[in-house]
Amino acid sequence: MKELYKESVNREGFAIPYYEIPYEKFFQFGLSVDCVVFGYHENKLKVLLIKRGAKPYLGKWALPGDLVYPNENIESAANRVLRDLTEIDSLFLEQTKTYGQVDRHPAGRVITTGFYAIIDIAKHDPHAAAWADGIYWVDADNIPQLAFDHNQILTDALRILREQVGKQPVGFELLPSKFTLGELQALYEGLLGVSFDKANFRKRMLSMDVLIDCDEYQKNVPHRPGKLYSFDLKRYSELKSKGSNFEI
Amino acid sequence: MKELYKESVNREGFAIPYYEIPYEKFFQFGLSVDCVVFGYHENKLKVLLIKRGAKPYLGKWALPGDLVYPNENIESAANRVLRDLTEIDSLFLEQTKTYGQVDRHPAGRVITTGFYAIIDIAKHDPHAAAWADGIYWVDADNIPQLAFDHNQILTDALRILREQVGKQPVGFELLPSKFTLGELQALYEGLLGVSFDKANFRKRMLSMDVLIDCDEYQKNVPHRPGKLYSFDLKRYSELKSKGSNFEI
DNA sequence: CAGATAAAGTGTTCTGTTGACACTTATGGT
DNA sequence: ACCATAAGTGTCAACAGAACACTTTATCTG
Repeated sequence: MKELYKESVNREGFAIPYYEIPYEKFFQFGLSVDCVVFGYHENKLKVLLIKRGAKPYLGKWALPGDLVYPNENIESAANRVLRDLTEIDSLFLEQTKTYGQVDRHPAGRVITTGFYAIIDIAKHDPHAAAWADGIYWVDADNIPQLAFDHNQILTDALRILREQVGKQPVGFELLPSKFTLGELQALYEGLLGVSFDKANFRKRMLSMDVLIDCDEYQKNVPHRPGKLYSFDLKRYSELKSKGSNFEI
Repeated sequence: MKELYKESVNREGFAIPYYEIPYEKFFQFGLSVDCVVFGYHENKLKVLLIKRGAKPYLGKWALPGDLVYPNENIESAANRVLRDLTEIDSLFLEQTKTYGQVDRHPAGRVITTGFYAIIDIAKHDPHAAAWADGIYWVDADNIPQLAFDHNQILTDALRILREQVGKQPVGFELLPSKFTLGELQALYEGLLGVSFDKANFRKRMLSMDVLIDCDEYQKNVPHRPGKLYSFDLKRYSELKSKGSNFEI
């Protein structure tokens, strides 16, 4: 084996695989990114889907995604896809998993890296990018059949979102900068699909010491107005670096 | 943009990117896997490193890894690398992250997907595969400088291991099939770098109801022999599917 | 204006978990 | 016989979490 290996370097001395497959074949992979963009509206979690405008899976539902350019970093590509759709750079854009089944793409060997992002639906009106025929918000608990292995990618992203949402202040992205504790509670209930006791939820949130009391109240609501808070990112970072862990 | 796109399909009608870069350039990526293999010995967490036998980074420390074959799934490639080194199929081989900085490999655009595995050092004596000049167990808290971005990959894997170890019964892989609660505690302390109260640790472990009492005891130890337990994978799966969560 | 409605916001009790710690037990070594 | 070492147990106080009842403050409706 060792001997075999020593013959298996190319002319510049770089290691190449030692089976009888031409060197070039190892450099014919395509790489794409697929973004699972979560939004939140009326107590419901939504996902941004497109209608494909080209083969394969022409006209089918799919996650927004694109091939990575030869001189482009993966994260940059994911940001580009998101920016093409929403014209914003999301604060949360995290890698989920990478999918590379040999037969996942009919046009060749295409690896895809999944990302998930969270945006505030009210703030951004997404529009179809060049590579899509249409773009729609779809309920996260009612996803149609998607192209490629996108159902798997979406399912994984949803699981990862739910795992993270309790441990990182992910959710605050989905709220206006000033919000009531009731809105915050509804958000978490929507994301996690559970319900909390109001009194206990407030106590926990306020005791974590990452909310700034804005000393303002809601207006024009047909009930007692709630006090407005904002998220103290600086304080959160301080606590995080000191090792305290944020847990819902 | 839309118009531009509609011209941007190749002769079979597949979507191709719409910038002025030849189609072929999008399919010149290489894909590799890098495995962070954890082992545990004498209360210390170890990582399996190789000495590279070819350029680039000839003679430097690196993670074991290899290019993925054109007709090989990513997970299969990771399993192959591990099997080449240890002659076993690890029960735990999980994806961590994918790394694709444009300039991470001097020989071209190579994407790499990280994996982490856990094996029992006592059971498997690793040997250098064809693509390595040597293979060594190195203390996880004293890692030398590694080739490529392997230090980053290792750091991420270690963080992910520590996150998972409290939530999945990962650690049992590292112990003999029958073990004492003291050994289990030492393992978790080694992995997580903390120490637990003995009484409380036992209570928690036994209350989780995933340990089988073997009704046997240690032999030839210079102190009171501990009772032996084994991990009840079946019971664990049952509990998991019922939604109860295993937490250290 | 009176009452209904809706959600904000508070206080109290009960219970189970967690951490700290002291103690007893069993084995081999000297 | 005694020591060292680690196994294994019991208790108690403090805290965190769930459950629930209650008060407060706004708009809406007649």
